[in-house]
Amino acid sequence: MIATNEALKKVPLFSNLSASELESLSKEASIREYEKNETIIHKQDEGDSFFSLVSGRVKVVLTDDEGKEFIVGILQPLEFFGEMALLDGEPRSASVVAIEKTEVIVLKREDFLRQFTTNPEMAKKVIAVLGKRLRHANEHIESLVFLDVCGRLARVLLDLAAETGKEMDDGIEFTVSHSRTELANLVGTTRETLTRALKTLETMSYIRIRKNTFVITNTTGLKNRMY
Amino acid sequence: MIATNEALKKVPLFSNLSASELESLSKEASIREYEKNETIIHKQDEGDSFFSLVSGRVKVVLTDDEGKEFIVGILQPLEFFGEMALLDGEPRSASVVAIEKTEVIVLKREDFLRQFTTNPEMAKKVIAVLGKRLRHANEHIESLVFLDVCGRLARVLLDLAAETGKEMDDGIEFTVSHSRTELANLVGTTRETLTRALKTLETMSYIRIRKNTFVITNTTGLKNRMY
DNA sequence: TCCAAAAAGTGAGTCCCGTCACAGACAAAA
DNA sequence: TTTTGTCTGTGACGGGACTCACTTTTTGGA
Repeated sequence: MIATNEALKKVPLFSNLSASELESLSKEASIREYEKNETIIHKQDEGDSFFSLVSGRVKVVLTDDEGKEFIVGILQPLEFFGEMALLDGEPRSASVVAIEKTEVIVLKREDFLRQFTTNPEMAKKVIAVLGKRLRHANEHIESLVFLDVCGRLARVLLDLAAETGKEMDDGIEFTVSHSRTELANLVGTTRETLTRALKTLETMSYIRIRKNTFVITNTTGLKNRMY
Repeated sequence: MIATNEALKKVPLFSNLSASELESLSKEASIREYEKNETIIHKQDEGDSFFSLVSGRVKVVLTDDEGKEFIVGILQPLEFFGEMALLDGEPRSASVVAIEKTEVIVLKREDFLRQFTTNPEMAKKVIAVLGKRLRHANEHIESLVFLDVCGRLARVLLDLAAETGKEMDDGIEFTVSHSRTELANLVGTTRETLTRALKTLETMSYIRIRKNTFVITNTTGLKNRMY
């Protein structure tokens, strides 16, 4: 486990803070660890904490009362979450769950908001991130309203490829670090239907699959499948 | 058509600006009028303007290439839009269309951003609004993933009732100022399916409909229909 | 008041996809 | 190796909702 001030220093959101501000902030901050599948934020919780991801990965999920889930985002180290409920006082609108062993810095509501008022630059960064998430949410809505499962899957695969894919001689190759069930939750369908959609895309020679290694062999084909 | 400075003065977003700031801002601002069904912002436009609604109403819509549309929000006077593309430089992620004769104040990118940097309070307000919209977007995603048409319709009706409904002796009464097609676009379905869903809810005695006057006679029933 | 055009309701047919049930495949533990 | 449990693939089935075609109602202009 690393020191809070070391961890805070690396977070882009806080890069405009002075050394002394960082120092005082780190005194209030604590670091928590979560195991894989442990829930960090429950939907409906009162929001009194701000989180910044140090190591590991988390998923932001919407769930219904029968345990079905939809993954709206996956966050990497240095990204933050939990800010929304702090800013408007409403209860959490989504849950956050660790998808691997994860360390987070936790700030109390007041400590976070204090920095926030004295640092206009920080406000701008928060706005930029919220804007990006809102855009992303709109894309999700678009997918769900206008596309069938294959189309949504195509979009998810292209996203994954854009993030971690490597250009090979026969296409863009990337490794999917999700189970099929999780991939289904990312697309917004069931595991069974996802399996079939993958096969459909493979039959059409848009992608090639071996275990968790995917190759997009026909990018334009996949993109057209989105509309 | 009213004067820009008068119009600006009323906008909550700008209430922290000094008189002189408002004055200089109003010199750069202009007022535009749009007829019903006129498009104010096209998705994919480059964003170089900020809009504040003076009179009328607009809808924020996602559209596919065949003209199908989904309404993600309806804005009233004093609310603003067009800020996202200004803040992160990405193209517009949704279109905005007047649903009645509408007047808007238009600010140029730089004029808006300038106020923005000198007024930390304004940043906070923008963040609050973005947060609210993100919450709303998450609720939309939830609806689309977990609910059937009747459930989504129930949610939309409850929202409309909460906004404009009046308590009557036999339930909450409200007037729907949308065509059935628009209501369908609000729910995320087709006009035909919407008709049937309305009839279903009416048969179950959750609502009563006469033309565009709806009465929710069984609120808890409707709410349960959402899950 | 009448008529044309738009909006709304209805019926039939189709298909996507969710559900259920089960069979392999794979990994970790005994 | 065997065992056990989890993950994944496959088949069959049913239902919700979209599409298309048509009728009925409403609207608003002449």
